[in-house]
Amino acid sequence: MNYSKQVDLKWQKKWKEDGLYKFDANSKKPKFYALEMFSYPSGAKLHLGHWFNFAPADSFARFKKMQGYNVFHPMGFDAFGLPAENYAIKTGIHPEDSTRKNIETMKRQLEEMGGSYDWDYSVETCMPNYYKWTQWIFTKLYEAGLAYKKEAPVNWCDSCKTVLANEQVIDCKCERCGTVIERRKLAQWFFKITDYAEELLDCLKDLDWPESTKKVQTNWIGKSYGSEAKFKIENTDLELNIFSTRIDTIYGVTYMVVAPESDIVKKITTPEQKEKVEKYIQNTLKLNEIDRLSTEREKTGEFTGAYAINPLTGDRVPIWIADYVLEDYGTGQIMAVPAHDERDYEFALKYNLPIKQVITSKDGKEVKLPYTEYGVLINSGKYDGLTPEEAKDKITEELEKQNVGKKTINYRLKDWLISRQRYWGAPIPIINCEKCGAVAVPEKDLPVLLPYDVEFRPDGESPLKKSKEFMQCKCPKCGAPATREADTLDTFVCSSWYQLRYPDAKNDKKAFDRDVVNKMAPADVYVGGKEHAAMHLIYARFMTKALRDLGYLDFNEPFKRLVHQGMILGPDGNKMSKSKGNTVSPDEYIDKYGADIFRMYLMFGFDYKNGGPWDDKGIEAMTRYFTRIEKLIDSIANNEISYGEEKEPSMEEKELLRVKARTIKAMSQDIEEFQFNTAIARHMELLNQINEYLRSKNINEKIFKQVVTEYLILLAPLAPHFAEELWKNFGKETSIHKEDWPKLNEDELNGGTKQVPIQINGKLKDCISVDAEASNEEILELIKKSPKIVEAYNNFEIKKEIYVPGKIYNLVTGNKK
RNA sequence: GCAGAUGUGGCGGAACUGGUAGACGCACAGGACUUAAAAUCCUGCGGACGAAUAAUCCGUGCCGGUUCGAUUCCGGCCAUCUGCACCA
Repeated sequence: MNYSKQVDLKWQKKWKEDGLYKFDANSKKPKFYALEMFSYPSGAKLHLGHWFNFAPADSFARFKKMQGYNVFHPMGFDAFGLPAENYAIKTGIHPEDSTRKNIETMKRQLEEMGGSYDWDYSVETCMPNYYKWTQWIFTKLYEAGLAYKKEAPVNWCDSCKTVLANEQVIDCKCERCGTVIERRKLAQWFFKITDYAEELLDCLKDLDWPESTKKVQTNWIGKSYGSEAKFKIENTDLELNIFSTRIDTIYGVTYMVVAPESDIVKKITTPEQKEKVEKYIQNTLKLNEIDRLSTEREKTGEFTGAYAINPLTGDRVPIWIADYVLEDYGTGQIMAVPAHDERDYEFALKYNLPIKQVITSKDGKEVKLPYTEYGVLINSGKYDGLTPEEAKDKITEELEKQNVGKKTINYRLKDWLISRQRYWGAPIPIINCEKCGAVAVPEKDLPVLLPYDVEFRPDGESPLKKSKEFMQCKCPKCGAPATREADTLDTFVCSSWYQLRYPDAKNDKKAFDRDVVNKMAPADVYVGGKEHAAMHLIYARFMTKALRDLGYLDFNEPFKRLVHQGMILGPDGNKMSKSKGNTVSPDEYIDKYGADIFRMYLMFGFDYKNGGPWDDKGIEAMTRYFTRIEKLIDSIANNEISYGEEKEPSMEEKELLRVKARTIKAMSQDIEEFQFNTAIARHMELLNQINEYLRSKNINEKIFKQVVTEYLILLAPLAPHFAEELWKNFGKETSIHKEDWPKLNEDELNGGTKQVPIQINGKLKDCISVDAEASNEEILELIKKSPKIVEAYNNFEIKKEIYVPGKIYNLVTGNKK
């Protein structure tokens, strides 16, 4: 075989010289923005997962280009983040140095893959020319009230004296030293994503995204309808404001629960209970994470000594604190109805609290408590006999009338915590002034550069705090000495807007030009792993909407269509990981076989959307396929085929053209759907048909060469270097990648022969081959002549006859005659 | 616990809105070429009973239903994987 990595290199060089993949922003063709989730340069090299994501997606982009679109296909690097910092702590190599180096390597590898990227439109999020604009976006959100600061718990490892990211906490323990982590409260920055909860939910229905991913986002946002109700606290002018989705059970309230962290606890606790309550709160804060993670754990709580008054019944019920009530969901306060809630029931049993049933089954039968179904109300005064659905409305109306409650909607979605007590990230562009408070760094002073020379090893403080030079500054408002914010931004902030930067990646005056981004974005297709279903994809959607509302964009969603590739597992069926020792490196395969055989094998051997365990047996098969193609082209180039005289297309030619047309149709559909395995299968079938045709006596040169031409073009997006090489050998002088995708000829599709299956009682009995142009009547006539059918007609009563014209025939027989 | 996904030959995997189950390929077996091997080409290849390239039956995780016809639709299970996990 002649194809090898050398062929790849030759064409990569030529394409670069010719600027084949330069994007023409002024093209008149319709735009197509093909985007892949950019990679994180943590490891030194592209791994198999990158290849599986990028190579087929690149083939898709090439396919779109051949279909006549002006394809915009950029690539960049999500370069800030924890792994580089951890690597630095371990090895002493500065994150900036290792990241730079990794990016260079990965860029080279992406070129070796044959990626059709235009590197003039690349972004690297750790570069000042990028993070300047990440910071600028932060300041805009801050000015608009969408960024704010509040106290929030962080994961604290008391042994390492450092704050840990969630990824560094494994089983509630520090990843490095195994110490059980604690929760500590720090003032931290948030984005007000909850303002967009409703829109984020509502727009999902219009997106061409996998339903499962939409579902993940729907659950993540977690909208629920319910009511709030105020319970006065006895002997004070305070009240509890509870949220419930089952306000219909308000007559069954026997106690109240408040989240232990709530501020109100201190105000209501009676002196006799104070000691116990405080101890409980201490314990909660300490063991919070481990204990709360487990739903199995027995519920605990403590009585505050205070009582609340049920606004409808006037009942006096005790107020407890318990960690099964979460501070940040709903109002952090609940009315407990043990008869109709499993958690309340368990708690009531443990602490001997009364249980009052207010719902029973519709058929009046006794029910087992806790009864959480929708039956009918009892023991509820004038609401007895109503269904919970009716009672919810009526009771909420009553609460509203008395001004002690209302209908509300609650979301599980929490505001996005963006502060990180880390070095390797974009500094939060805030200056803290004693007089003016938190002041955003003005645009003219951006970027706030991340200092290179900083001690980033963990010792309990944000690394930037240790740089006096960095910290000391003047307040932009009043000029007084002030200090900088020492935290950096969550890397998800950097990756929430990169797709907007690509089209205008070199702009040093703005994050992006409004007209340019409105023309190019949103991305028409976005390809990446489904592990980003909740976080990244929701953050990017939020950012698009926020920037739209600030007047910088005219569209609502960043990614029109979303495709998730599957995951390639280790040969043992487990997720690849260095610790398991089951990783597979693509490099040796590329060196041995060349990029195209590897690309084609990845696409052919796995279902793109599912992935599967790695197995390289099929690579040899792909090599065989390449050899067969080369042989065909060589035999033409060497004039080894003797052609017959020109005449009307024979049956063989019609059949060849039909298979070719079917291949065009199927491959177009399959690549559009990212079903590369079947697209390649169809391509192989066409070669089988071409070889079959070559065995016939009279080869029609014109038809044959036309079919081979189209056959090669169909290969071009899938195996770009190989197809280019064959194209040259086939005698063509311009690049195959400038060719148009073959057009489907319906007449050809309907030529040749087709099979019509014949069934009796739904079971296949015969199959006849008919001229594809035959009329339905003619086909039916042929069917009726089939021996099986004749036999059935002679021997059985005929109950029914089903004929789907040109597709299938089914005869339903009755008794024997 | 809740939600979602998946389950088809020895293997990877096909099958459009219900219409020839197993495309394409791997592995395997037989044959051709060769002194021989490799490579290549041809043929076969779900299972059962057959000498059979005859006929029949069974077969898409399991049980049942709808239909002339079900991998596909419906109901109920089982298994595996992935999210979320006390969300009031």
